Amino acid sequence: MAPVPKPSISHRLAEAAVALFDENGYDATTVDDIAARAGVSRSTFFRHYHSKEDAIFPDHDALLARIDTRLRASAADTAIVAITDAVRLVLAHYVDDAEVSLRRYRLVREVPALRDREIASVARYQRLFREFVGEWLGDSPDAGLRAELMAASVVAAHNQVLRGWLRAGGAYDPFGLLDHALGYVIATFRHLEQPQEKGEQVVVATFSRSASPRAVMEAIQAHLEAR
Amino acid sequence: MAPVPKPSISHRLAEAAVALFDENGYDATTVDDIAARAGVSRSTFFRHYHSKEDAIFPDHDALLARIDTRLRASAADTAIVAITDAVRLVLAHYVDDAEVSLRRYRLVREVPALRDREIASVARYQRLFREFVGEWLGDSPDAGLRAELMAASVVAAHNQVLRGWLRAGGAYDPFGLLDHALGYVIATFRHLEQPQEKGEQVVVATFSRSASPRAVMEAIQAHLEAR
DNA sequence: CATAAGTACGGTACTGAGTTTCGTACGTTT
DNA sequence: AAACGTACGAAACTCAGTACCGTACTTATG
Repeated sequence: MAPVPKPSISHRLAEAAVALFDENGYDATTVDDIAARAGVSRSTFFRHYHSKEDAIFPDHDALLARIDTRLRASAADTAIVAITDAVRLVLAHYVDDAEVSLRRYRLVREVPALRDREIASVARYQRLFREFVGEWLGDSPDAGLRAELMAASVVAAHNQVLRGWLRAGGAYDPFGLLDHALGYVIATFRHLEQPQEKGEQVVVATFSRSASPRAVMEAIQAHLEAR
Repeated sequence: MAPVPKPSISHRLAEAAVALFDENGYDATTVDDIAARAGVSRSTFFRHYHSKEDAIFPDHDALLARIDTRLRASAADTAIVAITDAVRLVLAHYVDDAEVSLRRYRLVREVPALRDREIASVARYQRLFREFVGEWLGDSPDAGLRAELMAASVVAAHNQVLRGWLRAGGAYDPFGLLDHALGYVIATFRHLEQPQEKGEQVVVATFSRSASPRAVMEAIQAHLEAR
């Protein structure tokens, strides 16, 4: 039988970093400590990670690339499906290795430098969504503003669901809540889409006494935007 | 007559920092350079600003405090007025000294470290709005999610207007655009407010043939949310 | 098989941000 | 006049991040 496949240096470094951050805290851990525990030199650390913070955010670039390709592959289906899929991809990335996500969450929550970095990387996701929505809306009036709003809302919805799941210790399946939250966003922005005139008609609407205003709104929206 | 009132050391440091950043770039400017131009020692720089980046973001804390007090002072008026006022406060803070804002914008745009810091501070504003909206919505269903979405949208609307104004070199008055953008946000979220049942009634709506779907929507919303 | 080329790592030295500590000058209080 | 607090300068230190060089180990190429 083959011996235990020796893990890559990157993995050893990441594990050493997380372990030391857990034991001694982020600030009290030097890059030398991480390299020493991983059994390599300080130079090697900086060849694999460009900064001390990078050791704990290893895969943001790869995820960004996956989001980008998913969004760009939205020729056939509708844009909303592409957005929903892309957001689900992000959440799945966290849920798939929950232990790592949870440990990182605890760390990020209490180290300001890591929190700021997390926020900055979230902004990069938001930028991807904004560009996609912007291209989708074309040059309709207020396209830039609407793209900005929609991207911010999509990302905020995802973060709300993710943070709740993290705070609960990853105890449940968050995809239902994500769909609910995204449904909120989509319903919110649906009536901002510029509907095209398609022959004029008189609309007369009647509703039962027990219909909630929100149900009324949704019914009306469905009618108004069915072309 | 009194001699020219000598500026405070903080001001001298900030001006020296901006000037040197403009001349030689951010990375090529050391804290020693800044302190030397301001005529003080390196120690004094770090007594006035906790980091090199701080020299260019001097007043975020003060503005945050003003936003907070404005939001908390919303007992009499409605929450939407408070939010609008608070956002206007932020925009005014940039517009009031346009030269500083423009110079900082050019710098922040091309220095990654500064961009990340800007994003992180924006997140602190968003947190204020989120907490306010959360308290406002109380424990209605999905209050947390709706607060997150609304705060993100409000901040995104402000940033969209501000960035457009900065890109244009501060050539116009952006408050009209801000009101328009905030109107978008408010209209977007109005039909998410949980309307309370106030006696049931039958609604019958008729509209002229020429009414645009959006006009129809707005009229319906006005009726649904008039209590 | 031998040599050249490419790659991955270790070691050293350096820059610069940020912290800590100590000394000192100046103004204020009692 | 003595005690005190405050603000600054100076120096030493830690550590992240970069640049450079030397060396082993592998892989193509003659």
